[in-house]
Amino acid sequence: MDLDQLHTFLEIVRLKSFSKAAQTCYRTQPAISAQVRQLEQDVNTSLFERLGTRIALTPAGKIFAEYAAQILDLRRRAQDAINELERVPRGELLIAANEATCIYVLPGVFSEFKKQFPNVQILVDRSYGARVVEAVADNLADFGITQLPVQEKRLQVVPVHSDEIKLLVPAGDPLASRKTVVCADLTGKPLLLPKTGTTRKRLNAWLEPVESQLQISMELDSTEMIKRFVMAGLGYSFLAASPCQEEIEAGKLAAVSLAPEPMLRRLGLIYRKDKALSKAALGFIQVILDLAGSPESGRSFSRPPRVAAGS
Amino acid sequence: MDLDQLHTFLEIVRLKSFSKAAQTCYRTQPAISAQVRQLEQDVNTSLFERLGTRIALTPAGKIFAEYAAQILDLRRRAQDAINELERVPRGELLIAANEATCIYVLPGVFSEFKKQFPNVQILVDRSYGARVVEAVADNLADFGITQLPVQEKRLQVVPVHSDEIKLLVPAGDPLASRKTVVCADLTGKPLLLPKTGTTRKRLNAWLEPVESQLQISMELDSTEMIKRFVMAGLGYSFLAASPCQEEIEAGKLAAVSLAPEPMLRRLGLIYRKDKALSKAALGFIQVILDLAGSPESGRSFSRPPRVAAGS
DNA sequence: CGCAATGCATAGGCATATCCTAACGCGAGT
DNA sequence: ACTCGCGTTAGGATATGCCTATGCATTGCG
Repeated sequence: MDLDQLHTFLEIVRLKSFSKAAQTCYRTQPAISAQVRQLEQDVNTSLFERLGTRIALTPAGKIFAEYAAQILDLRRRAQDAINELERVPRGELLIAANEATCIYVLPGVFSEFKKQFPNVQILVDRSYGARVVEAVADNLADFGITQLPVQEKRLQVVPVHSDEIKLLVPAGDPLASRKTVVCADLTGKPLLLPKTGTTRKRLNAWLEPVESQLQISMELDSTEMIKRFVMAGLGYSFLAASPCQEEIEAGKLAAVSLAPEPMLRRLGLIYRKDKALSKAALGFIQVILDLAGSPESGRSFSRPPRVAAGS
Repeated sequence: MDLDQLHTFLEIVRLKSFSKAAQTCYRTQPAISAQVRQLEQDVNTSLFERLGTRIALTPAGKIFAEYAAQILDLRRRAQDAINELERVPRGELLIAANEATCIYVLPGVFSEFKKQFPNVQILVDRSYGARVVEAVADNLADFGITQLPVQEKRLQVVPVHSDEIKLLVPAGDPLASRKTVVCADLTGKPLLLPKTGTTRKRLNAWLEPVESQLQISMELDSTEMIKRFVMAGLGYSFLAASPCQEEIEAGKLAAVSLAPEPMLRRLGLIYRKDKALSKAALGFIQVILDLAGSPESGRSFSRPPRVAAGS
């Protein structure tokens, strides 16, 4: 059964004539007859009474006309809803991100995004770096925000944020006044290191020269815990600068750049190259890029996202 | 847009796979791809994201799936309603009939019919003999009940009722005791005749031999008025016997057969030969035939109605 | 009362659509 | 790296749908 047949049927009902309906349907009259015949076969009932020159609806035809009108109305509303989706995005956007991003990056992004797209619901999948990439690659999440580099070739990567991982020392510590520290400065000192993840690997590499002389007193998972432990004087740690901005300005913590090379931490927005980006998705990318340039967030990248072309 | 495409679409959504849907839709998998492509063209939006081996609904696809399900549901319910129409008739039946039939025949028929078909609404078009035939011929009414004979060749005629037109005289009148009367008996007597109609024509023919000596004191339209006028002693009239049964038995009126031939009045149910008879319509015919055989209604015809074959 | 006009049905021819088989490309699992 | 699963593309056979022309019945008018 074709919706076109239903439209023809209703035109016949409206105009009470096959041949008049033929005109409004831009068909010839035999075509209309054929459509009706087909429709009557589909419902296995005659819908019209052919009374010589005149026609009239059968009881079944009357009933069917009501349903046909409803069906066509639904189809119109479906199209309207889809068109509206282009104009005023709606639906959900599932973002996968690690904890630090969730706490220090996403809130600002979300509040701005909600202003522009009040009808789009944002869902956050808070997990760890590796799982973020996996979730996006498996299309379990629409976007991910994770530490670069990401080597998945199916994923589009948009750098959005960059800050520096520094040594975190309690306020008033001797190291607090230093411009930079090298790994040798930390031998024998109690260290609080993240348990896993990219940052831990990079720290391991940086500390490698003095590895045997290190005193790793704790391995922690939570950014927030690390900050508090350092403030409590339990040891030294390493963290991205921006999440600690507040405490540093308040004089509770100090952050010292690592030497010989500052250890930069680059965050990227990732999504599948083959994903069709909705208006809402494009808006999300834009909002992230705009906010990545805000002063508190360190250096930002302004390269615009490239919507992936086919294949 | 074809409903089959919608069904395919929903099967894909349900099974999350083109090839699995191909099996449940009894098609090959390329055919499914083609249907989806067509559907996507129709709504001018991609409905699925093709992610290598996996597929997922786009936001537009999610929305469209809801509408598609509703549309298919409506189509199912439309079919159910039509099927139900066969089992439990519903709708309207428009009956055209003259006044006498309306008052003395239809009430009994309707009450019986309503018992069998409570969901069928009966509408009555009360008019005159000629207009009854016309209304049925023009399909303005589904059925007509009128005096036979009817000469319209497009109409199917089913005799349902027969009674005798008799002379109506006040109770106590000298003529009341007669077995029969001839036209000569009425010369000079005040007559109340129906204004128009078949009966009037037949009476004119019967009275023709003594036409010049007649005293037609009134011409009336209403059966009920005629009865009351005769009871009031205003004159003589002629009426079918059955509507007066009550008054005759109560001794308020007397009815005398006409001579030399009793004047029979045959009522028939008429309907267009090319009309498709619904279950309700067939039921109506049956009820009329059954009740026509009831004792109060005089002789009945038991010939079953023949559903007209095509042309 | 007959003749032209109207309106739906039917038949034949043609264009387009739809489906199937076969082969390709891509990602995933081993 | 190789193979399997899955959706896509390509090409040919079949169906479906539309149009022109014609037929048949009813209607309206002269």
